[in-house]
Amino acid sequence: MEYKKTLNLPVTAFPMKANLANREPAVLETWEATDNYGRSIADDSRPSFILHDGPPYANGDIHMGHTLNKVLKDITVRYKSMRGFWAPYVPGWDCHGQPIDHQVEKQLDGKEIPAAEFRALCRDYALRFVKRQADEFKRLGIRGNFTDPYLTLNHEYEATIVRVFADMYQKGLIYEGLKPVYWCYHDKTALAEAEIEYADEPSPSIYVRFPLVSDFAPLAGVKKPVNIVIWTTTPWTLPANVAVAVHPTEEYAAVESASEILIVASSLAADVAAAAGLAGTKVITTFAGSLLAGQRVKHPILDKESVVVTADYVTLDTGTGCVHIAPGHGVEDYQVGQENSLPIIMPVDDAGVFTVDAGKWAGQHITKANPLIVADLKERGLLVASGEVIHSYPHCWRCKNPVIFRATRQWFVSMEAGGMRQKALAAIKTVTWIPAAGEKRITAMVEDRPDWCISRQRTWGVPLPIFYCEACGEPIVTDATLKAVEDLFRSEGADMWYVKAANEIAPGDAVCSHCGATELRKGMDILDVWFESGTSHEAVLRTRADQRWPADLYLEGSDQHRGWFQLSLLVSVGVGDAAPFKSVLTHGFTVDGQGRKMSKSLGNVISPLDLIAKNGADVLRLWVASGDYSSPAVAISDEIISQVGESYRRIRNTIRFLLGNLADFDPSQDAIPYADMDEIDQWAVRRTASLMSAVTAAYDSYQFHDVYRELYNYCSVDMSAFYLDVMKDRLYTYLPASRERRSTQTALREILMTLVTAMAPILAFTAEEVWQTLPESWRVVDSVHLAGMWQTVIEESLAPDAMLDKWQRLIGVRDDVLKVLEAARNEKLIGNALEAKVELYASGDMLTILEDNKMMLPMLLIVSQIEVYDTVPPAEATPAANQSDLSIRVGKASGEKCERCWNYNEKVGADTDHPTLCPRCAATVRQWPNEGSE
RNA sequence: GGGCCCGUAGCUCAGUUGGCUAGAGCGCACCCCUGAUAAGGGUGAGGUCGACCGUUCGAGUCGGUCCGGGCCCA
Repeated sequence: MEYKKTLNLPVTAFPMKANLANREPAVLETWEATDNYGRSIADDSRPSFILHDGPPYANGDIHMGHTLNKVLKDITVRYKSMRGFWAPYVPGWDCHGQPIDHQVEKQLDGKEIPAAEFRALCRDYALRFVKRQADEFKRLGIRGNFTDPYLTLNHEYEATIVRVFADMYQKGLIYEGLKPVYWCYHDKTALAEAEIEYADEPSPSIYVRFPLVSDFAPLAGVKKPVNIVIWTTTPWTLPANVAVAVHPTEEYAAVESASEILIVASSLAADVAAAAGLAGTKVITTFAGSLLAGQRVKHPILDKESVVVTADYVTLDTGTGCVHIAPGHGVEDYQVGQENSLPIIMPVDDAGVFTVDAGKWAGQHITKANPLIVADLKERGLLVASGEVIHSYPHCWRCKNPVIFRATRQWFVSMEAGGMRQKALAAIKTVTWIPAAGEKRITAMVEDRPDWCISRQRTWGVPLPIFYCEACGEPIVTDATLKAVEDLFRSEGADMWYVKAANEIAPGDAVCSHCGATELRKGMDILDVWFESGTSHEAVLRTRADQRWPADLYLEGSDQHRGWFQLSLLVSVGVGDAAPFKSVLTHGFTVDGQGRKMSKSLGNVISPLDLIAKNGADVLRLWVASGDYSSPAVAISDEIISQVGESYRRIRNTIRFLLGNLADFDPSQDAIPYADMDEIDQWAVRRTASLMSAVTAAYDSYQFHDVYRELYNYCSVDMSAFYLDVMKDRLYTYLPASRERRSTQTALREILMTLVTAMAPILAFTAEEVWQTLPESWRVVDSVHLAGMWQTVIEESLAPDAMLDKWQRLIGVRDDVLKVLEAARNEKLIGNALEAKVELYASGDMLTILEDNKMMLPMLLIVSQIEVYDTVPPAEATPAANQSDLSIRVGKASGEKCERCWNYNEKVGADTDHPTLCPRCAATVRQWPNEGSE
């Protein structure tokens, strides 16, 4: 027992149990106190790497999606910084918009207050959540400029939005037009998607004749009148009709009855005939819908004609396959209208009352008009059939009345003016999309997208900088008015729009170019929040001293192909013809263990805050790194987290072992030059260098799960199960300052320093904790997370490849010997491998390698004795499972067990001073620094 | 319903230009150790590569259809 004192057992203050939930906050405090972020970007002469943060919405606590996104960003930025880049990270928040507007409105519970006061409440709400989310992000280990993040409600930001609007307006990219929106005629307001509630509602269901007035070739010579039949549940939209749409490739039929020819989709002909109570009809001919395109039909209400067009969205599950198109009253109708250059007729006013454009129905409320229109159609012989259906219909969330689609004046960014679409498509090609499929996706979206509607009828946002003539209603937008608004936004913020009068804001000489009047009023629309965030490259990258334009990287969820990536691109192309990013990386969405999306109703929501409290942020960060974020669905579950927790512990314990065995090592005194190290230690260093190359390549290509796998397999397979296990005897039993032990310690230190750097971008907290545990003299600076900390070694400069090959074979032999040892263990021949003697029967190449490395073999196999024979193996020997020319036999080691090193040796007891020790240990003990003189 | 993408052992991932009995680690089972100890070591059992149909001498790897899932539209 006394001999235990003459061993170099591991000593370290680095605890095995991480207790991250408690330890991490302390690390955070240190970072704050020492301005870790500030120091990481102190040297801006370094080459820059700009990751531009996509602003999350300032609402609610952070969820798994934020976690995945922000940790990926943080890993990237930390790596780039260590690698030697000037890599600032300025987090941002999207502060305006409908969700906050909605929340505040709800809290007011119907109470009306002035807009300026309302906006103050929204502002407080947004800032409260910015603070909250910032704290949560910081707790995740996200490093960045949290003292001065970018907020879309900052005055400077708001001014930039106006500047960008002005620039695009002056280039003719922005125009005012009509577009259908949800409209509540009770509250006389436009509604957002989120303000709609669906409820069942009875509606009339009518089939209406549209008499064909042009010559239709397939029916040439037919004498009876020809009518295209449509089906609708909103008779009141008929006055706004401008067209009938059919599907281009589906088959349509001309159905003959006693008095007429009806045109409907073939597959629906029987249903229509049944609804109309027609018997004995017969199909005269059929044709593709596209043949009908361009035909003219008589308008059912007004004295004019409508045209037949084709549209892919037309379905044949209900109705007639012929759809009445009123671009002012439906989104699809609107799109069909755009595609076919149809006019937008809007004969309904704010209150839901028909205007003069509705002809004889003028002055009638649309709900009252419905039955009257049906009766009128019937009277004029245009009604084929009528009934009633009950279907899900949108209602106003506030007054619960049914809403309608109604075209209103809105502002748009044109996709065609200035070649916007083509420029955007060209810009897409200049960007590196990761994964590559992103390019295809965003390209398709930009090719298809309609003009961008940028106006919203809400209060919480940045107002469109537009005045209207009080006298004639004409919009007034000039260079001078735009500049005036921009300047005032910069000095006072957008709130001033709701406080000052129009003529106080606009320059004094502003006049209406249409009628010459000077009385102005302010437009009360605000900008789409996507216009705000899409402007961030101007408001942040070009404006701030700690940023550069363009960004090297945008990194967001794949939904942003339609959102932030695309709209940033449109703004950037509008303002300056180029993409604001050099590369764009997208990740998937977090889902549960079964691959389903997380939702409250499924009850499968996992909160990062809970996980941090339970496991610590580093385990979450390791989870982010361990998965393949490019998959459309990134899974998280208790099982996955517990697995990641296991790997975390493995890495942590490997480091702890390294630290423990380096306690008495002073590199300046004790390090051994590489060339003088023992071969196995050289191997370990070389293996470590190759780990670093692999890890570096993986970080460079954003393949963080490769980093994870490399790191983990290295710790587990190469270190824990092999090198460290094998070196224990040497580390523990050799004289502390022996050349052999110092050789190994030199390698261990190299391994430790490499590991802590390689893992730092991912395991930010733990790497720092390790760093703080290191002796002062080992580190140049007080934090591992500073610029330029990354080091790589040219592997080949260390040891030749031939050496690696040799070790590869020796490890192969080791694996096969272990199998045979295990068999011996199962037969109770041995317990601990040190009780074994291994006989190796080899020939050829194998024999040479074994003979050449004979002295290392006991250490390598962790057995007491090895014999190498060039003879024919005895029958009891087992052929090596994976090696040729090798058979293995395991027997009991000869001699006695040395009390100190536990190896079996025939000469135990030879030294009378130390009768229980082997000669090697006896000699060592004799020289032991403290005990030897005993 | 449309567009893009994903689907390899219980889990996380590898599988090069299609070519030997499909790999790793974890987990699991069993064993060893008790000088990394709420640690460490070893052995082993797990897969019809989502399904089906094709192309090919040969397909996890190419093509088609379907199923399941994610994102975006409708």
